[in-house]
Amino acid sequence: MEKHLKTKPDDLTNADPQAVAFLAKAMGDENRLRIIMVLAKGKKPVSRIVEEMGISQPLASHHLKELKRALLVKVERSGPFIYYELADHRIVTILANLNSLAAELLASRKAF
Amino acid sequence: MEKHLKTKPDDLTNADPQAVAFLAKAMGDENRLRIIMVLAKGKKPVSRIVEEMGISQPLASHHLKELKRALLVKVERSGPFIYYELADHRIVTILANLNSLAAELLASRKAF
DNA sequence: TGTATATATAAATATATGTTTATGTTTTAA
DNA sequence: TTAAAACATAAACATATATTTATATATACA
Repeated sequence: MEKHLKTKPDDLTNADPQAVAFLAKAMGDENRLRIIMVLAKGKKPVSRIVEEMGISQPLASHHLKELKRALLVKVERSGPFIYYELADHRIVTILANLNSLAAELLASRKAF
Repeated sequence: MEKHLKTKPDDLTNADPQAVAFLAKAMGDENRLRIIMVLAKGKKPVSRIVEEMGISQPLASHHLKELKRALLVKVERSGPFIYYELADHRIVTILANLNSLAAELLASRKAF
């Protein structure tokens, strides 16, 4: 049987650092992360994201554009509203794991 | 029984966006990611990281400092060598998952 | 003690990124 | 067809970050 390139659950050997860095960078902003947290609860129009987060509408639009560029969200128009939703539920799983890790790393030391 | 704050494997509701963003940002650079990939294979001195990656020594030092600031690596001196190693193996697991996700997101579209 | 090796730090620079303010575009409905 | 609502875009600015080049520090060893 031929060797293939499927990466094992725990192996980084054949990872694509450029692709991973691109995704990580997109998640590496507090406002974008909060948008993801809001969208983790379901598809929403920009106005509701703005409302729930308490940021300006252009700032929300800017970060939504970044998230879209990173393929992390899907966009859909319905009348005057533009709905955003997470592109994949694994985004939530991965970030939940990252949150656990952060909590434990922080527990060891005092602060970042 | 009292409610506690332990976050479920898949829930982002009580995540700390600042902490998560801080970790994600630390992983959101291609060179730092490549350092992590190198360290995933074991503890190594700076000179070996430099050698395996083909980057300058000051650049490696700079990024190692960032990784240390993010608590992602542990540092240990032995003679003239300074060894770096990953602070937690879950870093590898999380990044492997992120890599799988990136691969699938990219498979759907053409490019980032 | 002096020299070479391993690594860190500093200075300088370029580029990228986040935020605000102002304005444009699309849709709906009167 | 005009006005209002929802959203995007652009301009301007400030700040952060990556990289290179030069230099400092620390350890080992002759």
